[in-house]
Amino acid sequence: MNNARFSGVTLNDVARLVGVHPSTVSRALDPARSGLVKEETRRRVVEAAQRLGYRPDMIARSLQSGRTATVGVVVADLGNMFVTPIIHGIASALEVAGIMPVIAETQDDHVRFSAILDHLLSRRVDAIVTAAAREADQAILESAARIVPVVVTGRPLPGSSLPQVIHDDRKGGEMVARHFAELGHRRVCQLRGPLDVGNFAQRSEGFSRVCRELGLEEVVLDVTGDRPVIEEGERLMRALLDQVGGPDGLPTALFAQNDLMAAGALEVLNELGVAVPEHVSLVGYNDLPMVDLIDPPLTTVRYPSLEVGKAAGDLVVKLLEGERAENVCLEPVLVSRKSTAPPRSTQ
Amino acid sequence: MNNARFSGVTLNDVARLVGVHPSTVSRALDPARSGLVKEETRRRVVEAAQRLGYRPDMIARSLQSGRTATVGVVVADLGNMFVTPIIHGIASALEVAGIMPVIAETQDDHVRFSAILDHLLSRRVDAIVTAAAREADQAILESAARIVPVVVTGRPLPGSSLPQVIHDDRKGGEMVARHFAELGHRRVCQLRGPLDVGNFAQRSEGFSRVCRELGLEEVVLDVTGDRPVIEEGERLMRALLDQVGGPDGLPTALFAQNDLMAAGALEVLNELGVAVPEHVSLVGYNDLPMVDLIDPPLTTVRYPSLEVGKAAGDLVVKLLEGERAENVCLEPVLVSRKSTAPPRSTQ
DNA sequence: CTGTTAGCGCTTTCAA
DNA sequence: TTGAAAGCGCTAACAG
Repeated sequence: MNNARFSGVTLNDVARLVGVHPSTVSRALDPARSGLVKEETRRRVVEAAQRLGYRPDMIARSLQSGRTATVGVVVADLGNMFVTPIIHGIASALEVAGIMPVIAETQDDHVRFSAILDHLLSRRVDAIVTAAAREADQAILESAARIVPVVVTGRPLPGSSLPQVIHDDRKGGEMVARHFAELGHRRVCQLRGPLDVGNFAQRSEGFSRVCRELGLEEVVLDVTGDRPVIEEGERLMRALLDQVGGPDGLPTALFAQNDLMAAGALEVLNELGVAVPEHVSLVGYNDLPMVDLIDPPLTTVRYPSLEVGKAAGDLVVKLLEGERAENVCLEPVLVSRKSTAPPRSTQ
Repeated sequence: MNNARFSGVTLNDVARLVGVHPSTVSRALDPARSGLVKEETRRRVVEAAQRLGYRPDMIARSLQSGRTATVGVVVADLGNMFVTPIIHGIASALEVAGIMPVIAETQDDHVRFSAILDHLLSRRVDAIVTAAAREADQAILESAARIVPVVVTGRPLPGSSLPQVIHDDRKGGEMVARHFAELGHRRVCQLRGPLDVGNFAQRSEGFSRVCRELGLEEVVLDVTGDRPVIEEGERLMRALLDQVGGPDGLPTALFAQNDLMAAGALEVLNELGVAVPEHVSLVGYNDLPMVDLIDPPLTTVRYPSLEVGKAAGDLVVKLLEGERAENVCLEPVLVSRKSTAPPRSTQ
């Protein structure tokens, strides 16, 4: 009477047609239990179901079983090309288990994040994967984790004991600093992303540590990017130029903490006619598609997003099957292209 | 006894604590019906709910109401940078209505597509948005549409009467041909994507029609791309070089039907030392982020994916609210950059 | 091998 | 203003 269930064929309808009890139909149609049913009945049931166009109602099944075969996937910003492959990886790992991702976007807002977690739990997702965690979100994530498994991926959450599938950002930062040192650079600088996002904090740390170790002078730009996007790269680049008094005061090598910010920085440099890599070397992070085609082809650190996503998805599936969680940390790879070269003084 | 409902606070628990009947709690907590409840009871209920950490079970609610507040979003390939903004747009439009997208990937496989539709209907999504439609999928989509609203977006489905939110690919193709003609090109060629995907078929049509109209010679490459990706662009470019007997036989202008294929073509051309745009002009389609940074900055047609997605999401919401569907068709814009120039003969 | 019964958590009549 | 009862579609436990 209330809602119009359009395709409204239920177990009862099938049962009536075949002349058996609904639970017999339920058994006959469930591969795991169809053995309990006489072969002939099973056949008749299957046939009737087919004929009526019966489609199981997973909502009803979920209510009964407590499982929805859905996993909440929380990302900060779907527009960020870095998260797409993560989602892709998660989705493909979930798919083999018959699980579908339900997606939500925090927009990097803590309050929204909290509302999203609540909403997802309300929907009774079987687990949550988040690639949106910032430092401040740790508590709400851990509290959600008391209800369903929560897997942290993409952005590390250093202090937390939640299962994590990430990438060694610290080592990535170190590699960049070493790369600069090997090319002969002595005065370098980072264009940093928001430091309450684990990736950027760790890249910073790794980079700075190696600078100290190898005696490189790190010019510290006191502003950091609010969001890891092209525009922020431009803004930081301009800020740096201000701080050092123009192109000639620039360090000889710049580490933009992601490719988008590197692209922004590059635009500003192009605009001012500052040659890359002749005047300054520039390195990005992530190895987004097509950064090998920009001019100059960007030296960057490859972030294996797809693999990270897949591993996160696999981990969730395991967790749901009751197996133990084992954190995963994938290795960065420095991809050396044409945007880095020896410093201008030695040329 | 069966499943462990971890956060297991139900309406009953709240009711018991307050000392009222569950249906009273239900009413008190539903803003739409809380007027039916004495203010004081309402307050006590809300307080108790809060204290117990009550969270409504949307699954149970869905079973009862027939609505899940989810929409199935079907895409061909999450790895394709072109679909991401569409999903983004859809998600943000759905969000204001409290609806969450459930995502599935066809991998451009008709059988998978069919299985996905079935699965989504099983989950009782309130509607389906597809950005994955190929010609062959029309029938199954229309049959799904007899059960829930189905909106076609991203990839047009020309023959269908389903509501569509798309972009004028035909006009986009025409614009490219005109652009070539205006620059003085007389001999041109398309690197085409799969023609059973509406976008590519229509771009082809538009382009060829204008060529005929303006008397341009269109070299027809008989192979088309299987998928709109970089590698296929490379393959088609090589095939074309074969067909015309090397770089010197090349038309003076090439229309790769998307940016990724353009990037692939460009790689082959670079490899052979064929200068763009001096020897051949090259145009892509979509205006992906960063194509303005490649060398040379790519002339392309802007596809407003985000807006398309948003419009599709808005349309779904309207449909679910019982309003009428109005198709949407957004306009292409030619973005002229450095990869196109007058033909080599006239320089 | 199959039917019966109960119930997942909620909303929705209908009464009181 | 609140309570009682029924039921959304399915599965699980227990009989038979």
